[in-house]
Amino acid sequence: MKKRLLYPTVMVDIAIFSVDKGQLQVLLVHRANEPEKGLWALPGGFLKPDEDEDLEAAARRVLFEKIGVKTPHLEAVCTFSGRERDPRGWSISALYLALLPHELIHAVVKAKIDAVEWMDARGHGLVMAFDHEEHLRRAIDFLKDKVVRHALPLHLMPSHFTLTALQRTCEAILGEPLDKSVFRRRLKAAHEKRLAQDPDLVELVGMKETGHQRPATLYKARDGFTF
Amino acid sequence: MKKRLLYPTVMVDIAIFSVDKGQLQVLLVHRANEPEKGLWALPGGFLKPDEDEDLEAAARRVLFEKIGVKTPHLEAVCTFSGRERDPRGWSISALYLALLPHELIHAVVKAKIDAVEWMDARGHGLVMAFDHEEHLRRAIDFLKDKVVRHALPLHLMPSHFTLTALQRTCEAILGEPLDKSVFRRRLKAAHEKRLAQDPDLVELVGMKETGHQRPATLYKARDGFTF
DNA sequence: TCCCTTTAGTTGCATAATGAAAATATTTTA
DNA sequence: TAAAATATTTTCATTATGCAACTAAAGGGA
Repeated sequence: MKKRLLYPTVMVDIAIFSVDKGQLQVLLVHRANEPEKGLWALPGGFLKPDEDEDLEAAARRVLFEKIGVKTPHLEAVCTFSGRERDPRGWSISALYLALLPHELIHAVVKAKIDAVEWMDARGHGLVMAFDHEEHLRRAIDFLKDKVVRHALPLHLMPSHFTLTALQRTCEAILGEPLDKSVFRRRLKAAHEKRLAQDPDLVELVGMKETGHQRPATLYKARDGFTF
Repeated sequence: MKKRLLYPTVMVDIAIFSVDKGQLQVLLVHRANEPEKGLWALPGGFLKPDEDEDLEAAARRVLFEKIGVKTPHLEAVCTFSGRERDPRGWSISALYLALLPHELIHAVVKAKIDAVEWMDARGHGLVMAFDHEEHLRRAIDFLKDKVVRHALPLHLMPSHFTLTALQRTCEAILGEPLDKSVFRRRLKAAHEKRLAQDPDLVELVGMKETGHQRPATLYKARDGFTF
């Protein structure tokens, strides 16, 4: 007779992205233990109800334990569930999206047991553990969707950035080139709309870049300017 | 000393919508038992891992047990979690969106214990149990979002419907009037785009309505035409 | 110094989408 | 037969889009 299940296993998995050299990168963990030993997976861990206030807190804890990063930005994507998705039995996985600013790409701690590696978020061509290929696909879609809706991926940018750099980051996320003039027109329009509503909490024009050719204007996001 | 928690309680809650008399309606349950006795809540229930294949199956089961409806359309919205959201302790609630076609509005079974009622999804002015006010808000946003992205709420329509009726349903979801000509132009454009891709799986023009004034053309969704 | 190259940022223009209102079309009812 | 009601299309001024060309501001080499 089948064992009667009372509780599912609950875990969080995190798709943490960065953009480097015009490519969208995701951090993957090489699994050193069973199950799915030897495959690459999104960093994840089990919920600890006595430690974690909620699932987002669990994601934050796991991220810190695994790669030593206190993420500035974390967002729920969706959850996966079922009897078959993990060989250990009925489980729920809450998937979170994390964004790492460009400055911190090299700050991720190599875990003791598992190898951790930045990979091209699209064509890395790896077979992934569990249902993590679908996790990754959903996380990328989620991120693309935000950019399509004109949400700026500020959490991926350094604190001061040029409009061209911002455009390159959007392009890396969308996987396709954008038109310069359209990009800037839309930014200006959105900026003016915000200014009309709240004349304070908007991006701030900054100084000039020190550069090789014509220097670009540097921008920074105002405190409280959300993604 | 605090009891050490190993597992959270896992439940599903369902925001099931219909549109009647130009208003977006949601089905609420009047709680007859503690906790939150006497308050109105979204229909919900506990996950049964030995019965349910996954969370969506749990939602389907709960929906059938509580109101006797086998929903044609069910979709995950998001999940809520934490130590405090349910007075019984650490819990996870997976929120599902369900859509009931207009014909079945009156087919919902009145549960034995709990009173079940269609309420105006917006201004019903009720204090709801647990964090269900936020659940409802998120479910409405999710639904609005689909319509804004030009997904047709076909699952709320009867099998044959006029374009005006479809527009009224969209308006009920969005909570604002739409322009007649824009609505139809966009439908036509989307239809032609689909026709170009797959000349079969598209809506089908039907016969004429038998009506009071000028009869409107009746449309029906082709099999396999998804929301 | 004077071009040339490179990247930043703007402008012009043909085409398409939008929103509001007016014009037509097809019924039933008075 | 005219009026009322609803369906469906058209018109048109305004705005957004995509693309390409243009101007601007540096550095570097002759």
